[in-house]
Amino acid sequence: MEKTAEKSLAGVTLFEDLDPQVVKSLSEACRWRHYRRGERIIEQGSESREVLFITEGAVSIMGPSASGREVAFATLGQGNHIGELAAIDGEPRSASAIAQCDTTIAIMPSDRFLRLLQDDGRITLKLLRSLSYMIRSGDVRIMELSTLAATHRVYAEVLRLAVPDAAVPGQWVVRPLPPLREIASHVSTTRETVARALGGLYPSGLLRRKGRNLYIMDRPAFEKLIGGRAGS
Amino acid sequence: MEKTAEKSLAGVTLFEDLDPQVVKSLSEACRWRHYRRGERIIEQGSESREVLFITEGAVSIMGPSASGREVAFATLGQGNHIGELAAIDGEPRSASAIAQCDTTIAIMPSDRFLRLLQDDGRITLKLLRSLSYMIRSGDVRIMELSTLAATHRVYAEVLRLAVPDAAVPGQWVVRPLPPLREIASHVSTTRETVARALGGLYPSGLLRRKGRNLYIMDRPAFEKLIGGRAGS
DNA sequence: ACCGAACTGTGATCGCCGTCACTTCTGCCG
DNA sequence: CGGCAGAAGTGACGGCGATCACAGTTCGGT
Repeated sequence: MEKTAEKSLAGVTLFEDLDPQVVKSLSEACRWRHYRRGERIIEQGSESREVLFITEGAVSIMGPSASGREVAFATLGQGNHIGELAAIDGEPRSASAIAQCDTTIAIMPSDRFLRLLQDDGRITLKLLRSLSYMIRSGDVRIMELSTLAATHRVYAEVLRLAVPDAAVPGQWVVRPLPPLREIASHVSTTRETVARALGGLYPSGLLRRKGRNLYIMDRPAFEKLIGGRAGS
Repeated sequence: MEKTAEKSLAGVTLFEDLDPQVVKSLSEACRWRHYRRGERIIEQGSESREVLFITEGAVSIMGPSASGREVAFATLGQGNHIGELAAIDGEPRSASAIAQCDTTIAIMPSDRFLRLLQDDGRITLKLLRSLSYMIRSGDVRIMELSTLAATHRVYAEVLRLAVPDAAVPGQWVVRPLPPLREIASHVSTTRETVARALGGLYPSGLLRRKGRNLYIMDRPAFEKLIGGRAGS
């Protein structure tokens, strides 16, 4: 009810090389909803089949949080889509989705989505690529869980979050560093272990913490810590 | 050189509702090869982009075995396809493939495969479903690695391998039980732990071993051991 | 029926890290 | 300014399971 403006799928990656007119009609075929931070968008196991598009905000994809331990599969931002799997194969939702901050979502009925796939091969190809990426990421994660110690998985995650520091070349930053419990849920360990893993590296000077920023002083040396893995 | 017969993609799931004539022409577009048990079919990281079809035998998909620990992602049998990811996204191969027994493979150039996707939406849909299944399986595995102890992961794997016993209703069998090292590589633990996990249940009578067969005497009770997970 | 190779069961050891329990610390809102 | 909630560091402890080592066993081949 607030702003009727900005109900557009223009920023969605899947649709980026579509005719603006078509995008507009797609936008109108969607139900639009706003979620507040922490709200549950999709419940694992539920029977809905819609495909969702994030036009603003961020969403965490979490495994069934039943019984304690939280497991995060991914964090998706603006332009991403959620819920393709259920639309494609008709199975219940494989995971839950939770708004990480205030978030605007477009909800498309699954039959509309499937028709779209039939009509436009470019979208289908993009979707195939997107699924491929998900599989590859999953495989990497399984490898890490199988072969890397918890501490090293934390290092790997930090490396993934880091971007080159604009100010000092050769230096990398994680800015802002997410809450440790969130990092923990991405590499399947505990908040305490993350704290100890990072804390253990401050003395050596490889890692430095300034407020909410984490600096990687020497990336190659840091990579070497993990254990041979180059950069797949 | 042995039998020129039987170079047909007829048994491949992806093509099952295609016109036999089309299947025949596809079969001829493939390079055919035979692999012996243990031979490496695809090397992780390599730059080939072909799509492979298993017409006979079985193949293990393994993570980069570098440095000791073997990680198995899946075991695929007759009618399955391998190598779609590289064909779709053009990235290097994400995993290695190893023949589990003597195996016949059809090798299709990636451009032929992609053309096929463009021309026939039914194949594309099947492929999408197949990728969905891979993602869901991967998610389950990540959940298990994150929340289940090694012993319980072994139980879960046994449950996955079991089929209802034709003779005794209510009883389930794993027949034949794969080598323990193979089970271990599917749930990311060691041969010894698998042996101890199973061995620990013989006294209780829940599990019984006869030669190469493993009997689950009481499935519901066995499921309860794992920890609440019903049957997703 | 043999022999070697691969597979299996078990014991002993030990380090990682999950769990519990506190103590700081950093905002944030009254 | 003061108190409260969520986040972050750290110590102590204990158990699971990886690792090493070896004995027993099954299987395939000739």
